[in-house]
Amino acid sequence: MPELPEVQTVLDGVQSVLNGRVLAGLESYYPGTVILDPELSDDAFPSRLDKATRRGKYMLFQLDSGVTMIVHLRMTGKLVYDSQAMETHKHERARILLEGGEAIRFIDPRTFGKITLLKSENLEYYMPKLGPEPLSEEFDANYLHLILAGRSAPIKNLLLDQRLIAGLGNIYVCELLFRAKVRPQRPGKSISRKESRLMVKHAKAVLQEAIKVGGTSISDFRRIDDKTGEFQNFLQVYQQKECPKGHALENIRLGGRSSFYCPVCQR
DNA sequence: CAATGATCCTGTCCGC
DNA sequence: TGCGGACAGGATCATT
Repeated sequence: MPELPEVQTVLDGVQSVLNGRVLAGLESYYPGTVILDPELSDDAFPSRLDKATRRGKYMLFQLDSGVTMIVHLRMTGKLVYDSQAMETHKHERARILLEGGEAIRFIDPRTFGKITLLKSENLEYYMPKLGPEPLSEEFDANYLHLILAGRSAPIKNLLLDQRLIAGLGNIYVCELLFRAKVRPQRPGKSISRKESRLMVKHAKAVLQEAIKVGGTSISDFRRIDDKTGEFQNFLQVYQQKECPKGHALENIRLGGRSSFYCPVCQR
C-alpha cells in the first residue's frame, strides 16, 4: 500500500492522535510482527511521544522513556485509531495501547508489516542503510546521475532500490517516469544528464502533489481517521488503460512488479 | 559488487 | 458456485 506520501499521511494522523496522550503498552497478536530489542528497558511504558519522524517508508516514534518505536507498513499494513478498542479485528497483528481503553490497531492481512521497539540509542543498528530522501536537496540531478552511472539494471528497478533513494514505490516510480518521458526498462547507464534532471524534478513534484491530497487509495489504503487519499484520481499511467493523450499503455514486468508506461510518450 | 529470482502471507479477481 | 492461477503498493535473502 504505502509509499512515501501514504506513510507521511499516516504519520501525520498518528502524530495528532498521540499528541498529549500517554502510551500504555504494545500488544502483539501475530508471531513476528512485533520485534523487541533485547536491550529494551522494562520501563518503556507508560510514556509520551517526544517526536514522530519519517525516514523513507519507515515511521519513527521517539518516546520520552528513551525508547523508539519503528513502524513499517510494508504492503498491507494500516494503523487505525479506536477510542474504545475491544475485540481484536480479524487481521489485527498488534495494538498500541493508550490510556483509558483507547488504542491504535495495526491491521495487516499479509503480515509483512513490522513494529520494532528498541532502546533509542540502538536505532542505527535497527535501521537499514537508506539513500537520501527524494524531497531533500541531497536528491538532485547530480546525485541521480552518479548512482546510475555504469548500472545496467532497468531505471525502474534502480529507483525502487531503497539503498539508493528512500521512499519511492511502484506507483510513484511509474508516474514520475511517465512525466519525465523515460521508459522503465531503460538501463540506468543510458539515462542522460538532462533526463536525470527531469526525473528528479518530477519525482519531487509527484510526491508533493500526492502528499497534499493525502496519498493514493488503491484498494483499501486509509488514513488513521479512515478517510481515503485522493491521488488515485490523478494517476496518469499506474493501473490505467491509456495515457492522458489517449495512447494505449503497456504493462510489462520488471523485477517482478507490473510497470505501466506509454510506448509513444516515453523513450 | 551487481543483477535476478524466490520468498514471506492472505485476499481478491478473472477465466473456465 | 467452485476451482486454479495470477496478481497485489515491500523488503530481504540466496544464487548466479
